[in-house]
Amino acid sequence: MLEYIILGFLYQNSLTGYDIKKCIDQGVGMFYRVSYGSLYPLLDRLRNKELVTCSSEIKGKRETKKYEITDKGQQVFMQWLTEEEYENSSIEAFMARVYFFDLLTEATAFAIIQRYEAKLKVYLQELLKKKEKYEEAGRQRYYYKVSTLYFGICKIQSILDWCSVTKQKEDLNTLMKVERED
Amino acid sequence: MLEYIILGFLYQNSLTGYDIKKCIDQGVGMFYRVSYGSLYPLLDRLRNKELVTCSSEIKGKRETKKYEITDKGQQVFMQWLTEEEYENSSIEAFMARVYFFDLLTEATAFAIIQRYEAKLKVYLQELLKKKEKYEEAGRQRYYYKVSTLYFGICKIQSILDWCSVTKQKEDLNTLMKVERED
DNA sequence: GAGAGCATGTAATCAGTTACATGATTAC
DNA sequence: GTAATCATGTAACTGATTACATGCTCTC
Repeated sequence: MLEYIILGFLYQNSLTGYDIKKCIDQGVGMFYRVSYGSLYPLLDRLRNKELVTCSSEIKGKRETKKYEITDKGQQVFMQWLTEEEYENSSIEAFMARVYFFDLLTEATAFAIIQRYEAKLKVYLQELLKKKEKYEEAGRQRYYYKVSTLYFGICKIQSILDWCSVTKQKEDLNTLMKVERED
Repeated sequence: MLEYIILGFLYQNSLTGYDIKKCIDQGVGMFYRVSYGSLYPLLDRLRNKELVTCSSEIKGKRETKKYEITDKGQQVFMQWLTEEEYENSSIEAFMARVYFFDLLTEATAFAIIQRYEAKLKVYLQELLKKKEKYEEAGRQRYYYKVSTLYFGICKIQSILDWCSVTKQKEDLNTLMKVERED
């Protein structure tokens, strides 16, 4: 996962390890975190797989390493970005992919979001069924247990809203709730 | 994390490892998953720490092991459940805790949710600032990058809605969007 | 000259998965 | 009799964190 995100940031610019961490923190930090302890070994692995190259630059007394994506790396990244059977797709993993969708054609991005939306709708139905079961049983004693279920349902619904707006490249502000008092 | 969740399910009933997995899958499966490969070693560890005891029962030819929480285990669980400085609190971790809030007094549950809400509001303000920056820059080229930011904001807003409803033990159905056509 | 930020890395550890391995019991 | 489910576990591996270790460069 992180390997692909690194490739994604290298897709547009050559960066140092340090830069990459900053990009990840600021760009997809909501969905993924990295520590240097995992980043640098990962960069070595990417180099061994020939998905990136590395060139040392000496600025004054300090050596910095700039990483550049290779053609093979670009292919691997694009493959991941458009993969139909992207299985371990938690919403976080999905959003980390969407972050790079500006690199795709509109049609491709649309299709991927649509596929994800379809899967979510199935899942939402399951949750709604589960919720009904709980309500039948009329379990007032389990208020918080039920509330976590409601949370799950709301979450899916809000992702679905996001999908429908983003898919059409509508004005994202329609997602915001205006009537918010705090 | 999983250790506490296991203790939570044992808090009310003695269970086998197999049962615990079912409870986790069905109860907090939205937030956490377990495999047997992590569950059984974890149960051993809990036993070493004397947070659970284990008794073998022989049903016919099959040996089953029932796990029971100890007093110490109950204390450790309750400590976790009410901990003020619960740092690694992703929303998933938080919700996994809320799942067990029926074990708390209303006042305690209220206070914990309120604290979480306060933190989220600060975070939301940060995200809104970041969003404004993007808009100032008027980056139409980065539609999807911005859309993931909107997603983050919507997510936080929907958690805040959940907090305000749940905190007051209001009817959870008010969280549902009625005007939903699909 | 001090502190923030730039820059790279290792070692120990932790938390978890996947695949393997086995076999009993129940419901149809 | 067979398939689903009950039931427990190990071994190899993966992916990541935390703490440690070092030292330069820029800005005030």
